[in-house]
Amino acid sequence: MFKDLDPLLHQQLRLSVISLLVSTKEAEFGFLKDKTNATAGNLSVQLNKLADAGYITIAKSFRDNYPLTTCKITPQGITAFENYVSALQDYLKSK
Amino acid sequence: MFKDLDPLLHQQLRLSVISLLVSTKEAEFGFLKDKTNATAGNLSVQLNKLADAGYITIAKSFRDNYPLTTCKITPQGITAFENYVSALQDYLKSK
DNA sequence: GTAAAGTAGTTTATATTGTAAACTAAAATA
DNA sequence: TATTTTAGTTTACAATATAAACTACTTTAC
Repeated sequence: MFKDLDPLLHQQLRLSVISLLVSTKEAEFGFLKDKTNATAGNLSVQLNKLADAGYITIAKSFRDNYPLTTCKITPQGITAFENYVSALQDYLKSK
Repeated sequence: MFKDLDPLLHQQLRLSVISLLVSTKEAEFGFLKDKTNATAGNLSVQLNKLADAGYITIAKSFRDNYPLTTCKITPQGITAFENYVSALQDYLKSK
């Protein structure tokens, strides 16, 4: 009846991030922070969880002397998102 | 961009319960336990949270000498579910 | 040149939440 | 009358989430 929901994606901030990355493919820390209204600390933690799971990669560089963190979704991340969305459908139908 | 998701509904077991109750209107503890594969303890806790929030009512009676717990969704519960589903759409579109 | 303010994050301490295990209480069964 | 079963509830611990504090460096202003 109800399939288990991937606990990594069943969280508001991480789901927002993945949702954004699915369409943009790549995004900077500041962009994700703005779009999600997350605090930097929370975003940092959740990005690392997504990276640990292999759903995104995190690249660190510098731009104009400042550190720059760039995130990219992986094929596993895309698949996980698709599976999550599909599993969720059953919960939302209410039939 | 991303609306906040009702934290009471953004949890697998509670969402399953509400999803079931939206269509059945009324359901017994045992029925919910079977359909959701939850442990009795977990279900008991989560039902009480939904009741505290006014999303369901819990009626206690007896059937064949055994205690019987029956749950029913409230108008607030239905509204909350509808709002949750609508808010979630933005996360799932990935566009 | 150095003090203060700003950028871009990370770490950590605490609060919140989730859940399995232990428990209650009564009924059925052997 | 002891044991098992039904139908849950309570509680203690584990996992999760997040705000606040911190790191490390840069820019700006005096």
